[in-house]
Amino acid sequence: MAETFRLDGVSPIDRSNLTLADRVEARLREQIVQGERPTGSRLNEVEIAADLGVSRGPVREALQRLAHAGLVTLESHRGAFVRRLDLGEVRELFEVRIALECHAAELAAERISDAGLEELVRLQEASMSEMSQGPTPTPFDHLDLHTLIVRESGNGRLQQAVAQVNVELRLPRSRSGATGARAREAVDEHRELIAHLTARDAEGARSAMRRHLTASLHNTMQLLQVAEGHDSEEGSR
Amino acid sequence: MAETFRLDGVSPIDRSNLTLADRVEARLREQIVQGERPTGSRLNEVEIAADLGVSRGPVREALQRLAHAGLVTLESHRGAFVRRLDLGEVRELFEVRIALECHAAELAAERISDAGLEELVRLQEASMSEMSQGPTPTPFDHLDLHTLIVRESGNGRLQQAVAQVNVELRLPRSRSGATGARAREAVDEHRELIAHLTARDAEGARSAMRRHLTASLHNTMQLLQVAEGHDSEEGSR
DNA sequence: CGAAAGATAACTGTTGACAGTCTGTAGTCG
DNA sequence: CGACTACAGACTGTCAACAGTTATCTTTCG
Repeated sequence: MAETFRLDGVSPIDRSNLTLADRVEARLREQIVQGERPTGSRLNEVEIAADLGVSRGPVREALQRLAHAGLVTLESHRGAFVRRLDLGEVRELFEVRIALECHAAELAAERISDAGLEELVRLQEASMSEMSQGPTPTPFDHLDLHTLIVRESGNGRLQQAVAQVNVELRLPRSRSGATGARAREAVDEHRELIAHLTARDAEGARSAMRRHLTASLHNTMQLLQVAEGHDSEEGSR
Repeated sequence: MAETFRLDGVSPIDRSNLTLADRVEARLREQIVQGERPTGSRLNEVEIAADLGVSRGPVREALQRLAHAGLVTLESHRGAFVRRLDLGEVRELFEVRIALECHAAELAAERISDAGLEELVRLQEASMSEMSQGPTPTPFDHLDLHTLIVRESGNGRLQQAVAQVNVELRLPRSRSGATGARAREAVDEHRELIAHLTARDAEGARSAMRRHLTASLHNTMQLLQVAEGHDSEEGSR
């Protein structure tokens, strides 16, 4: 996700080193996340190639990358499909997220900078004022706090792993309206988490994150269970 | 609901479904892990294609997959290279491994089957007898115990994530002779871990795994530090 | 003699065509 | 009338050639 930053003085600004495959990947990724390409739908290579005015080569490459990103499933000699996660897979993914973010919280408690702590508090206040004064259609702030904590773990690889898991989880979550009602509880849980981080209490931060994400998991599973019920009524397939 | 039942005796095991890209990937993966392809060396598409008697298409696909597996780095318009990990990256990867396996231990304590527990004990005894009676050139048993625990977490996705991290970590570890001296301590740590799992004590299993892997991390870092010293003497690149 | 500039070679990115596989449909036989 | 078979269409897997970029070597100038 994050572009590798090169400091070799060769190229001050990387020209459009973007390959065609890069652009096709970006476009498809956008279409999938936005819901433009429905879950489970087929991704026809020739159609996509014609659509974007390129040949099938770059399209195949893009599909391959999206498959590794977890947004697409590839079936040999059959084609590519927008990935559909069932409840069990969502749970498994969420548990991986818990594993990663709990450890990130632990590391962050030991390594977070003072600037990081300030930013954390600022985010907290922002979300609280938003909460009291109006509608909160922003699961983004929620994610940003988590993103910040993971970043302050000081482990780029961990950050990358979390990002990948979240890309996969974003898919079913965006379908089901996501949070909203739980936001109020989440703010409390965030407050506790921040307190432990400020105190640089690794074990406390871990368990706070654990409680927070476990609650979030249960909430998500409930929402999805309802959504899945609707799906089967509409009779997909 | 009334799906037509297909009994066409196609084939119980359709394994010629292997595409050329699959085979190229497997071959390259083997060469890289075995050290046949030195760390940092270039992977020339045309050379590989000619070598295996295929065209560049499947080779590109294989390289792409290996890049996502972390064994290869791709540089735009420059080529593919066998990945070289520095100490910092190894540490980061290992921390991810810790995050994943600690959570796996926690889950396994809650979910492990009786058969799993028996197998665990069997592994433990096997490694103890090996230890007392001769040389122990087998870090494989060591890994197998971890593999078993992760499997008993009941989370396929977690299992997959651990496997991927270990593929990446195997690379620098195989270079440095790996464990050996630490095997004795490891056995003790394993015993403690198994005790917690048997007692179905999730928190205990987690912290035991945490201690075990942290010790392993420090050991690995020390070994690599020595190995890296040798490398720079030989002056590669 | 060393360094910048230009030409040349090697390699990756991309393309369009060909071949093999799978899916769905029409036809045939019991 | 139902099930098996043969066929046709569509699509993916693979290939060989072309185009653009990067690296290397030679040449030339200070």
